[in-house]
Amino acid sequence: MTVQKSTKNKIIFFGTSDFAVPVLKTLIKNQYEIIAVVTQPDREAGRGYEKNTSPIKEMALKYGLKILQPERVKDAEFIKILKEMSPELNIVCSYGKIIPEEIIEIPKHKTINIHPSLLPKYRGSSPIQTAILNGDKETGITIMLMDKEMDHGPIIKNIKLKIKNYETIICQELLEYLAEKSADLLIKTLPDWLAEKITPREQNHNEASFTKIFIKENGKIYWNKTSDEIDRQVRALNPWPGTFCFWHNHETETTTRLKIIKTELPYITSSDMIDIMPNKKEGTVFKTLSSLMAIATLNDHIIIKEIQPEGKKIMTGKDFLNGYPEIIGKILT
RNA sequence: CGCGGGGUAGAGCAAUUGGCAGCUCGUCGGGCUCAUAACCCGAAGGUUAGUGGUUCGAGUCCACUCCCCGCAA
Repeated sequence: MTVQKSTKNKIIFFGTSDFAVPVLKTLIKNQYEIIAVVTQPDREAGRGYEKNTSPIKEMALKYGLKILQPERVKDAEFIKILKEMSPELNIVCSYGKIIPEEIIEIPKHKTINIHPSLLPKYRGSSPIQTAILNGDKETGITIMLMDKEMDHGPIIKNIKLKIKNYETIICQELLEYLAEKSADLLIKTLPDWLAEKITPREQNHNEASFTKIFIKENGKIYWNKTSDEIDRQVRALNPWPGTFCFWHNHETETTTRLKIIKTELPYITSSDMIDIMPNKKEGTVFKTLSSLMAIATLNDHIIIKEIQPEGKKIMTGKDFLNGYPEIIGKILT
């Protein structure tokens, strides 16, 4: 076995989120020399405003890699540091910030980016969620040469992937799958790229589409949508930004926020035993014959597999109904 | 010191002014049934997160500690 380890492959890795972890890990295992890891600064976040470190930073710490956390990527001092390290290649993977052209051009082999979609489709920050939200049966991974526009550069290598179980897959599963495949594709592509055997080809910009940044409000469930739409919303938007609705209890005059963690379509659950009572108003909570929690939707109903009332832990819909039987027959908003 | 909810049987929840710790589900045993996630009968299962305090008496009131979670960011 010949191991390609040399100082010629000095790489700076830009990454922040979970998606980038398998990619960085594979680079390390394949003996690439990571001379620095650039990740977003620790943020005061969460309960009590404790400092949070990114998954990539944790990994860099574990492997003793040099860590850079610039507040501003365009900062002249930061760019100077990068130049002094004289990298041969920058790899960007869910870093979360726009990288200025000046940095892109530093390494001899430029800066490449891994994007979990078949570019030019689904440019932007949420290609994975969007694929699930749209019920796509296939997606892909693109490795591209970065330019100054978002996910716009020429394609180095891409791969089309079927989404198995596209009717039930959740965001986390698709993310993990694409992350593993991204790592594979990168490792296969990197030697050729570094040997300059690949000529990037321009994207067809006419076919470009863009994904939006999801905000909390996108997680609000409207029960006057179809079961299928709601199910896709729940599968796509958990854990972030999460999907939720409200239960207004008229007796106690309280409103409880309910996070809907996991749903299932009736036909998946094998609905022949299900209590199908027609004309239930959208949002009505009821119990199926097999004691599952269900909520009426525009066209039918949806099974609530997991739910989390505010201040409580995640529980099954069945447990929820055991503890809060008074909610049966009420309408959620 | 950002705001807030919570810890009671294996799970989810109750418990009035402090007064025998209950409900639904699950588990185990039995019955009914062609059959069942349905129904009937019965049983097991608790140091009420911990420490100290008030009291004739504390799940409940007071103080402190530990743990879990929602919002916001």
